[in-house]
Amino acid sequence: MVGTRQFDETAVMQRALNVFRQKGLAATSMIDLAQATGVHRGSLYNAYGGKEAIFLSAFETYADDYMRGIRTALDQTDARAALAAFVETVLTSMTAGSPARGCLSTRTATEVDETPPAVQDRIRRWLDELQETIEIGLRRRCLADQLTLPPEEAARLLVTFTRGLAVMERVYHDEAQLRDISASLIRVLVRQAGKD
Amino acid sequence: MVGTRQFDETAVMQRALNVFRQKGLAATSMIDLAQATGVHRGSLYNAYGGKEAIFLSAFETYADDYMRGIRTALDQTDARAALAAFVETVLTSMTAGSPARGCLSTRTATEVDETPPAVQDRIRRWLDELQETIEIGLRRRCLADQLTLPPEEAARLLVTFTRGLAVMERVYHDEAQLRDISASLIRVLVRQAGKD
DNA sequence: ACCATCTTTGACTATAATGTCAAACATGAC
DNA sequence: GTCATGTTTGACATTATAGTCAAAGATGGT
Repeated sequence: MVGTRQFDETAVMQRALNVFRQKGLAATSMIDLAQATGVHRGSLYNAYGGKEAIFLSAFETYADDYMRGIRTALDQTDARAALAAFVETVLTSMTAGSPARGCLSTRTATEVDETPPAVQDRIRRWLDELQETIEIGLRRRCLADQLTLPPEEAARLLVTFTRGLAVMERVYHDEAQLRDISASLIRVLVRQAGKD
Repeated sequence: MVGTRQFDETAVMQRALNVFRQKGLAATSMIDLAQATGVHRGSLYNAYGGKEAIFLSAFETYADDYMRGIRTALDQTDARAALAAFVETVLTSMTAGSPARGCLSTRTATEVDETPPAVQDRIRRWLDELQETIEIGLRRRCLADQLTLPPEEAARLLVTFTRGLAVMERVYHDEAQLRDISASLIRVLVRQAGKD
């Protein structure tokens, strides 16, 4: 290459991701991104084309990290522990940073009307993948036997529930509360020892 | 009164509410509201002061209707039926209209960063009230005995879960799917006849 | 019929963001 | 060292929205 890009693309994506997490896709302007990354607006247009492309690119990083965390958390033989670790991963992801970053996918999902179709699709595929990942984790015999719902239903319920957690986080900013609510769900999802 | 307002305030609020439900608070401009209501932008500024005040005013209508629906739904003696009616009310509220209007409070909640403090407070109080309403409904002995969780925990879980439903609605626009997920939750929340 | 009072209207200023572009600038390949 | 190539930069035209205001318009009370 002769005309070489002057900035670190990975660092730019990381910073862009932070902006998107805090402000959401719709409320983020190219000016915001330029300020946060230190890269001139014109350069960002030149390199990526626009906000949507930057978002989609940054989202890949986010999605990969998230899914890896989920897989690791669920990789246990005790259902209660696996679900607790799962919830912990989700909570950590959304309460990290100050102010807390919130959940990017949930934030973007509710903005769906101002969101370009490509982004809508990406979010949908991400949620599909999340459910699939959870379902695979729960389907292992050692876990499935301990659950009060079939793995597929449990996975779908957990996806929906964690989206709700993300909303509650935005409103109350109370991590302990989120943990309590999650504990309630886990309680009814795991078969009581000594019962049944 | 001498200088009389020329427009029907109730109708204006209703239309404004529809706009807010479809676009969200942040993405709605005074121009949008003027177009939707047929009232000149200047008149809206004169009458209400601005977008925030219009939102808060319109939200009261929304909140009242919503809470009334919830109370009615929960007023039954069979837990499964009460929860099913509750979920049905929530789902109907968010899937009505075409395109589906979504859930105003959830939408607004996730926009929290661009939202003025007064609106944040209102949303928080609304969620508090929602939980309280559900809890009161569930605490009646005839229902509480059938539940696998104490009324308070069940109420909190239902609030969070229904926020999650609102997110899922935005992404998939699949009412049947939402019903299925809800059925799963209800199953684990209601004590099985013949068990325990 | 008149007037005081509030409302309506259209125009105006200011701000913010978009997307584009030509000129200046680096730099790896030769 | 030169140069072709892609990058950076600042400027530009455009569009959208906010918020204000003075003049014109209604209307109920007297």
